[in-house]
Amino acid sequence: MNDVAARAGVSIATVSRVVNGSQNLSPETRSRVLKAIKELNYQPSRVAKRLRSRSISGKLIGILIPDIQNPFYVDVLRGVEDVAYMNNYALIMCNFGQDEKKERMYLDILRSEAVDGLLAAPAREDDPEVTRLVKGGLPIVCIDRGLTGVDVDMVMVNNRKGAFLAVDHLAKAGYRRIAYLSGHPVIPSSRQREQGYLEALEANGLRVDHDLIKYGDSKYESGVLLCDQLMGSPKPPDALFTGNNLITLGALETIHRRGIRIPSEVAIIGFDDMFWSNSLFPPLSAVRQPAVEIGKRAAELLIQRINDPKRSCIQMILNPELMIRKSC
Amino acid sequence: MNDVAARAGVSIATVSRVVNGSQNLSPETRSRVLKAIKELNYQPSRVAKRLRSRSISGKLIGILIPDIQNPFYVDVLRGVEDVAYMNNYALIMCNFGQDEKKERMYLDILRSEAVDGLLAAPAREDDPEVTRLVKGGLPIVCIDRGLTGVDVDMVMVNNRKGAFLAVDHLAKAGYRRIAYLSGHPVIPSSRQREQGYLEALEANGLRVDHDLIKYGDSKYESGVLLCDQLMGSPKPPDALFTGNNLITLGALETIHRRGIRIPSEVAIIGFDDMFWSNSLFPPLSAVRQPAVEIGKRAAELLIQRINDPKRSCIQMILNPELMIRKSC
DNA sequence: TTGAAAGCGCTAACAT
DNA sequence: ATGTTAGCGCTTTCAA
Repeated sequence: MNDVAARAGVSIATVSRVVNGSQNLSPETRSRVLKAIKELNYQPSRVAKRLRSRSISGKLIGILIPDIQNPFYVDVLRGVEDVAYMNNYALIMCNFGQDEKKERMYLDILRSEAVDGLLAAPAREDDPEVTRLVKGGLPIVCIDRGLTGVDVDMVMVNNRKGAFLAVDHLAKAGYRRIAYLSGHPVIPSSRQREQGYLEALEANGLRVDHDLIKYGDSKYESGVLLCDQLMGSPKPPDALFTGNNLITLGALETIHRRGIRIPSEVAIIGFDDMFWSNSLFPPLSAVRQPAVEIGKRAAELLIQRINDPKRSCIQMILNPELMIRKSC
Repeated sequence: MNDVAARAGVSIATVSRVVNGSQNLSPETRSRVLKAIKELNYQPSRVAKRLRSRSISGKLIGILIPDIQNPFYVDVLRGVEDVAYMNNYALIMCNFGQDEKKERMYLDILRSEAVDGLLAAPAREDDPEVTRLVKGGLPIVCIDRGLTGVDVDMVMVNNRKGAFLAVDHLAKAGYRRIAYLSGHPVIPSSRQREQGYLEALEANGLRVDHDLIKYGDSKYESGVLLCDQLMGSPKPPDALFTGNNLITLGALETIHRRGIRIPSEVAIIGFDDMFWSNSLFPPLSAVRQPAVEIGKRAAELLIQRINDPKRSCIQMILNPELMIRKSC
């Protein structure tokens, strides 16, 4: 910056003004500075900028992801990355794998890096760490899960409705013993999806069989295991509603290993679609969350909030969409 | 920091010493400072630290990824994230989607953020931007692809060998018309895999049929398309060797849509394994790259280099592994 | 319209 | 063993 100033024959303050597009500048000075910047290939330091003033945006945001292994979150990430990039924000990625200790460490790092804001899918709805940050005034928008007790921007899909749609479809198609392979029950969306499942059963006059509801930890292996228990039981289900991407995939492994036919022997519909659902056999029916859009919206909301911290909170509930293919 | 110093009745320099674990400190002072730190919930600013001295590590690295949509890279990312976290590094994620303009912008941002080092899978082997950074002394390790003309740390899999293994297996199993669905030919690994494919053909006395080699852009759609061309041709192949994850998935979509049976009507083996290969039907045979390990090794190498910039470069070639399941 | 100068939070000589 | 101080590269009053 000093070099640029020297070369253009101005002070560093003027260089700063040019870089930040201040109005009160003679066009002549501006172009001289611009020229010097080009010649010296000068690139302002975001670090110094960030240090200097918390008031102005340092163009850095963090994203706290529960499990990067889950294709849903990589889609969200794609959406976020897209608008972050469009707005010249850099992105610090924190994958905490449902580990609260790791989450806490990442939160410390983020604070220490003085991020302008944070996109988060908190471990639990009453997550004390994230809540504290919200209260502390850090711009945050929650993805896929809310936060009780504080007002916060939020974007998620209508989980209850999505589950209802799926299970209702199953019921209408004639399936009677519909199982729910749930993700970890502390995760709000797991419970909301169970809610929708129950409502759809009820709406179709189906009795709830608690042996058909299985709880896991939202991971691939739990899908493998839960499905195995279900299909190995004396009275196996005739249809499966799987609680997320990973569970679906795990269940599919078990189904193929056992040589069970889809949908004639067991139907399956998953929560979360994947761009390669057609590569599965048979092509998988699923409740599609607009994951990329969720990411984009969340990032937009966050950037808005960074620029206007006073704006009142908004909750964005996106609609899920039923993608019926061949598995049910 | 001032507050901590005041509370502990010492200077900020002493606080700094405590934080950074300097030796010359009376245990008593140290514990007093530690106490104050705890009480005030003080967290040092990485930003200030990074600004202050480029010499000491600011604990921040960047990763430049060609396509986060590709499961291979998310595995690499997992590996990287894992060791970054273990070493208390934050990670800036840059997904450039094979777009050189975007790559350049991200590189600028990374420079501007004063990252300590960079993990990169450059767009091309002769990538001028990355090359310039290497020459400029920024610690860099290349993933999955090298860089011509400069000495640089590198970790990748033996692509030629992996392809050879796969195609050799196909040939030995009796397949005669083996097609190669290539990724983008500017990507070095695409060419190396083609090399291995050709060698395996030759080793098994199979003639090369150039109609069986198709070039795409490494994306899902190209898999769909290329496979469609192949299977719709008058003399379709009896086996497919697909150049990456995404192409495999795309090809699978076409195969299922056309109602073609695997492996009786066409066999398929993919480059890149996925953790859910067993969820496909039939379970997919594949050349497994140890993607998570690639990420870990690369991150380790990078951190080493950050701590010792003089260390001579090392190229790490990991071995691929044939995972034979049911698709060939 | 421009410049001078005071920091942002930290580290690293250099003193003591 | 500890304190003082000069910056790192920038923004932002306050003056001119």
